[in-house]
Amino acid sequence: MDFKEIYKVYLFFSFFTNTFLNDGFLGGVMVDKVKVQFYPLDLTYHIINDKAVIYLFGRAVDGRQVCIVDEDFEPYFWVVLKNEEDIEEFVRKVEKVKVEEKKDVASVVKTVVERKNFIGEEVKAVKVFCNLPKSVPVIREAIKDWDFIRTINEFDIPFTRRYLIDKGIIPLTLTEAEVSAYSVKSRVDTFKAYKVKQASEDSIKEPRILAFDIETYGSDKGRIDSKKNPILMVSFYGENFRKVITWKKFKTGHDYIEFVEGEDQLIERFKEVINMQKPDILTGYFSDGFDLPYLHERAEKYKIKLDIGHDFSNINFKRGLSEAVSINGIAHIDMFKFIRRVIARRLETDTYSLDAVSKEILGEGKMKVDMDNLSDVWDNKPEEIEQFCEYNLQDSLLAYKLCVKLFPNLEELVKIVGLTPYDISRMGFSQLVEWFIMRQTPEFNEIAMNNPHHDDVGKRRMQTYAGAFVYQPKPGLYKDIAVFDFRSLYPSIIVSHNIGPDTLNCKCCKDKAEYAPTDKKEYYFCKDKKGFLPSLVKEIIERRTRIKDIIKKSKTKNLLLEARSEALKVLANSFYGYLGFFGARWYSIECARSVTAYGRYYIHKTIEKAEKEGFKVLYGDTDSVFLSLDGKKEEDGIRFMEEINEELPGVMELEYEGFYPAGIFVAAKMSAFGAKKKYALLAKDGSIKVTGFELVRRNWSLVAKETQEDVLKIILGEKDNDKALQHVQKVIKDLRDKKVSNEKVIIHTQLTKEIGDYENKGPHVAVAERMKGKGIEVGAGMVIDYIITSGKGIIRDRAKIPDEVNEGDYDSDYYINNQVIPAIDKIFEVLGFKEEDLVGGGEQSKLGKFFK
DNA sequence: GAGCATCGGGG
DNA sequence: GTGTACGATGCTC
Repeated sequence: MDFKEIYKVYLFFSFFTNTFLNDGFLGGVMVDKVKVQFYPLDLTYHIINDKAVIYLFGRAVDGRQVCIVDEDFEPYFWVVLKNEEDIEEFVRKVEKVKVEEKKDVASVVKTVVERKNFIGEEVKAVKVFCNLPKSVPVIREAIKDWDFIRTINEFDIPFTRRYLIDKGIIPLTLTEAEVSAYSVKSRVDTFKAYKVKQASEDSIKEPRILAFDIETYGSDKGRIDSKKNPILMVSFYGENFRKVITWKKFKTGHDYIEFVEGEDQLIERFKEVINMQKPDILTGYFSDGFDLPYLHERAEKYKIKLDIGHDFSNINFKRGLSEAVSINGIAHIDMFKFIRRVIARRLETDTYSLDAVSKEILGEGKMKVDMDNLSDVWDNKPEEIEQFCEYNLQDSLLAYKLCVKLFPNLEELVKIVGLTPYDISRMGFSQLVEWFIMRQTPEFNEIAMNNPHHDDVGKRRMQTYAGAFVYQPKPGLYKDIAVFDFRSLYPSIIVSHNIGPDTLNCKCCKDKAEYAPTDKKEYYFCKDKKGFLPSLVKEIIERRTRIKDIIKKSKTKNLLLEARSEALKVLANSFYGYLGFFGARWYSIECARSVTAYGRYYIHKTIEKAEKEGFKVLYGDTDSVFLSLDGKKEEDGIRFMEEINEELPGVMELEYEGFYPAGIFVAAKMSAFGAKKKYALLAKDGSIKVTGFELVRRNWSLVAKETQEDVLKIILGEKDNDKALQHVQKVIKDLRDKKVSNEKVIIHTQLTKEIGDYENKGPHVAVAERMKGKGIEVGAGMVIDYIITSGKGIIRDRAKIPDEVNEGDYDSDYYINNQVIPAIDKIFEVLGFKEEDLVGGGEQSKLGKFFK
């Protein structure tokens, strides 16, 4: 054991003197409870003396990192009985429940009876407290089949989240605790708390952000293997701090490069740097999925503990389809996850590589270095390593800048939803909505609804419903397009029509029911009592309106307010999808159906009116209408919009999105939730706005990818359809004539498991088998490159290793039909071109149908 | 057409 | 840890 274990006992007087609000002095006598104010960042709990104790970590107002230990919180769940007369008997019985498993005992500690709201009904509910958090599901399981129970709820709320909600503590927001001395093994100053509560709306000023990134050996082999390949360097970037640590020495003028003896020393230094820098936020790009798992694997090899938690705990791995890594006390934010889940909609880029994302958000990309050379340089040319250190540092710098720039957005979501930055940064919209609702349950005295059982999820998935209305555009190019949008269409419908599970088909309004315009007219919503969810949506909309007013009035740009407005908008817009999401607690397909029915109703009304007034309707989708001015002026369009708005109820509003001199519309594929948007517009400033074209994935060949890009550029930028057509014809002809180099027809596909484990063999598996036969080592994680060669038989038998394929010996038809044409067919379809036009007249053969 | 597999990000 | 992904698309059978 060569690391220092620090046991700290604090002397209060010295610590508090100039730090805290202090009402502890009474008549010159010091009482030993004092107040500490801090911004919570993260929390965990430990079992101490058979009791769950909360550890709340944060940055105190004086800049120190602190840990507040709160013993005053117990796990519980809710029970609602069929008959309220049975409560006494139930309470007597449940308080005796004990479940013994091995050494552990799960027991009921006490019960409390309270009046609560449950799906629009007032009920007497029993709050059942358990000895430990993990006892909650055990006790629930033991009693769930008891006869007098109608429902058991809130038995699966993680203990730390329950704590934040019930205590009304919002991370990153000024919190005050009454504390006294506490002695515990900790990296930060720790206190025992008596009272913990939110002190004000104040937010943490400037959290200490530290970004890191690693580079590993073996990047040229197309395989990431943390068991074999060492970490070569690790970089850090923070405010006034930059460092690259590596273990091969070379001459360098960079003072930020530090040399250590080997990979094990690198890992030790990694830990030391974090402990010394004391970040509030540790960030990386894909650090959940790459850097931290890789570090963990390498650390295990040397039996090094990655015990960087404030409580000396190891970093925690949540394994599963998506990995996540948490560090007790430090908010670990994987910028990739946050950007892809929350920011993505606002971005133009289709790929979320660090380079693409940074270029768009920061206007600065990665350093251009040929990473294929890293291993070779490392082994043979140490004098050239420096450039890779620069590259490594740049990656940390980008992650740092992304985190700083997007922190306001994360912070606002944290403050609205009320969970830790770690949790919030990993949530998708449905989760954000759900936990926002959960956070509001105490104020509305609501019992939360339950997550669906596995069987229910299956049933819910089967249920479909009519989606949005789509006015299908006629394929082609159009001039002078005015675009209108309903502002927050679905949220405004939910509020205006009081749509929620607890107002659905209520008994009180049966006689005066106003049915939602679904086909069967079977759903109506309460006219008298505001529903729980519509009340929440209304509050969100009103809050946002207030904030937008402030933004409009203020002359300076306020990033925080803009982020808050954006967060509220995103949240409101997600409620509808949440109601129809199979995994939702407050799932209600009836509500979701009603929302879309009203949506269709209003867009139909708008289209009818537009046509009546002589506009040509080009396209409409969900909440937007594209009109061709058809000789009319832009002002006429705006007047039309104002007329519509006079007729709309309540908060609903049609807005003017913009004017476009030209646009191309693409027939869209239908799905359960309506048609996908697919169009490209030319804006007044000459820029091209593309919506809905498929992502180019790595298992597309270069020839397909390049052709798609070129065609869009030519049609939209140069407005020369024939030139675009000629371009595709040339690519197809080149493929036929084998003039396209093999390099451009290579397809890359990753092996996700060992080749023996495949039941269905894709082409890459067949190739991998053949590689193995040749003595090349293959395994899970490796990316297989292959070319589909000409010949007969199924695709996988014709997939070959690129080295084995003679130049031009690829299957032209495959690349034309399965790669190039799918990449551009929809574009040409809307221009009215036919397959023959693309492939060249007369040469019809085995080509698949162009129009599908 | 059902069902299985893979994509993403990272080096 | 009182929990965990997701939505789209291509290939095989």
